[in-house]
Amino acid sequence: MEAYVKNIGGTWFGIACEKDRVAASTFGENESDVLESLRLSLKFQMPLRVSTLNSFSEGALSAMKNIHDGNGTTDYVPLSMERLPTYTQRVLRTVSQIPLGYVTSYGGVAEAIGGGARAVGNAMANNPFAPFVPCHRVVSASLGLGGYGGGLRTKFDLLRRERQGFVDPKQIFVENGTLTIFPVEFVLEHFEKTHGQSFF
DNA sequence: TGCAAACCATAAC
DNA sequence: GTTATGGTTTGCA
Repeated sequence: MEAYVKNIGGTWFGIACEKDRVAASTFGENESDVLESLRLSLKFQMPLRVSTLNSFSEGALSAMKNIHDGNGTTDYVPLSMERLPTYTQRVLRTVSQIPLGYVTSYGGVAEAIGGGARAVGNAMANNPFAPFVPCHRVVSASLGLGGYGGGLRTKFDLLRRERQGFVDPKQIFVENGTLTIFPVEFVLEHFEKTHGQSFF
């Protein structure tokens, strides 16, 4: 398994690949944290060797940077999820359909595809594909932030950059069900109302 | 393997 | 604060 890492604009981005498919992705403040996180996602099942960038990895890392900056991406980056448990795959596919500028809740995902809110939280915690699978767009039903592997500050900053000025909730269709999504502004406003500037 | 218990990025009361 | 909850992981034989 090959690893590719790059610092873009002060943030380190990293992916683990098997041929031209991404098996894990992450980003963070420094290179060693990113590599460690990739190894953890892969559960050490195979050795990871850091390789020099090629055109596939350059493209994928650049797409990550765009998502990170709140611009989303129109690039299709192939993810290899087949080793993950079935339910986890379903959750990740569903979360992938939440558009830029919207969020949903753990329970909302559960209602749409079956299972429980907590099980959805489990799947999020094991998401190896941040930020391609935008688990930062899943928050608690009370509009609190919920959790985030990279830290709540990181989740909050991602959401803040994704503001689009949407005002109404809406529904999207996923698998067999319907998923209710809310403008990200709902979360940001709730955060300000309950915590102000002094949370972090 | 197989099973039970523990573990949570929850939600509803 | 308490309780119900469900997929995954872990431990142990």
